Amino acid sequence: MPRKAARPTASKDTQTAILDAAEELIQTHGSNGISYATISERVGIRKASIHHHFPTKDKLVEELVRRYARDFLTNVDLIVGSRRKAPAKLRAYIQLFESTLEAAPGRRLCLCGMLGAERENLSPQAATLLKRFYRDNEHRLGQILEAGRKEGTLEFAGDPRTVGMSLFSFLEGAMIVARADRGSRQFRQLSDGVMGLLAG
Amino acid sequence: MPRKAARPTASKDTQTAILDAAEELIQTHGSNGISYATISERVGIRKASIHHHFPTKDKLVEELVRRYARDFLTNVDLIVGSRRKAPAKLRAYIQLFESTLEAAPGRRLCLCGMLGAERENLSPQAATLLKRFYRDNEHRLGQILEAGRKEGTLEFAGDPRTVGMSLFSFLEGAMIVARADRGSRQFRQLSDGVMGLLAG
DNA sequence: GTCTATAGCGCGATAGAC
DNA sequence: GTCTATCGCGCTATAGAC
Repeated sequence: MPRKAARPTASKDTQTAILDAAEELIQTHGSNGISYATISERVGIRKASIHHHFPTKDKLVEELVRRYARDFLTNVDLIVGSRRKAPAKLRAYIQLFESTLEAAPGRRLCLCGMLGAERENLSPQAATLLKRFYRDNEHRLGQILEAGRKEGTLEFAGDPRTVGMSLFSFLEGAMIVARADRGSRQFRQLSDGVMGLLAG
Repeated sequence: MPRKAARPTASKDTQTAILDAAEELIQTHGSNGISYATISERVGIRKASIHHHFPTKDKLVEELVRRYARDFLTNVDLIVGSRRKAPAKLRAYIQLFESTLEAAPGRRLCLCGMLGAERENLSPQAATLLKRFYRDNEHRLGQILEAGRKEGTLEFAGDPRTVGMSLFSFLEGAMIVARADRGSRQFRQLSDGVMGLLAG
């Protein structure tokens, strides 16, 4: 029985370190704003070693979106499945974005908001994953909104799914606009106001 | 009296052609997604000729933001100063964004929404111009919203300027999200819904 | 699995002829 | 004002030693 782990496990940490560094760098500078050199400096390995784990930049970005979407939606599902009322769920959901903007170092955007701006330069696979992330979020927001209106804690006109799509678009846009000015303070001010519009 | 124009006038058209091409390319691919070579192909001149008009890429981007902000805000001021009621003004304002998304070729983002995502790679001057564009738009939206509430055609809770900032953020975000999916149709669906939330 | 070294190309920018 | 030519550098990606 091997003491720790024998074969393919040692690389797992390096892969994760590469993804972590790439994620933060792309959330800040965009995928067109960084290079293998940028990542390698951050991780402390050579460019060629990154190619060993992720043969092309496109594959790296695709894996990044997959991981980000999986982790993010896991958190969203925890919120959706919790026993709180709709307004509290909405606030918790919005907090996911706010904490991203506050994450050190600097002001990070949602990975998929950033990549949405760069969409025309992405691989077709990455573009598909991106669209799926948007739809998954819009769907879950629609669920929260619909339940809130039914239980009487939220008040708004129109289709919940459409309002959910609008709320999601607002959050992605607010991260970009707030980063250029007063940061997470501005983001919180705006999202509190929007919560007010939906709660009546 | 010279028949047409003697000295510094012939270049004006080339400068404009460069700015036009750069604008469309950056709205689509981002400033990190294009190069002097990309622009030169589109305009039909050589890279070196672009450097004659805009010595560095930073200066080109700065001039682009200046021109875009000037033209866009001129259109906004025409809307603000018109005799229509607030809901019609709001619709006209939103139409400015929708027509950008519809502009051929392809789906263009707001230049300043795109550059907002790339903000951390911009020159300090460009970043300042960007922030000013955001604030100018938010200010004018606040005016429209406040007037609408006073005249009784709009109904919403909270500070009009804050709601204006939120609406602006929504529009920037909706362009990005809609481009990844159903385009201007989706954008119109969402913005119509938001208009409904503000009109009661 | 990580390294050095390098291929092959595109980048922003400049020099200098016309 | 536009061109050709080129510099110096950074990029993605690969080959091959260890």
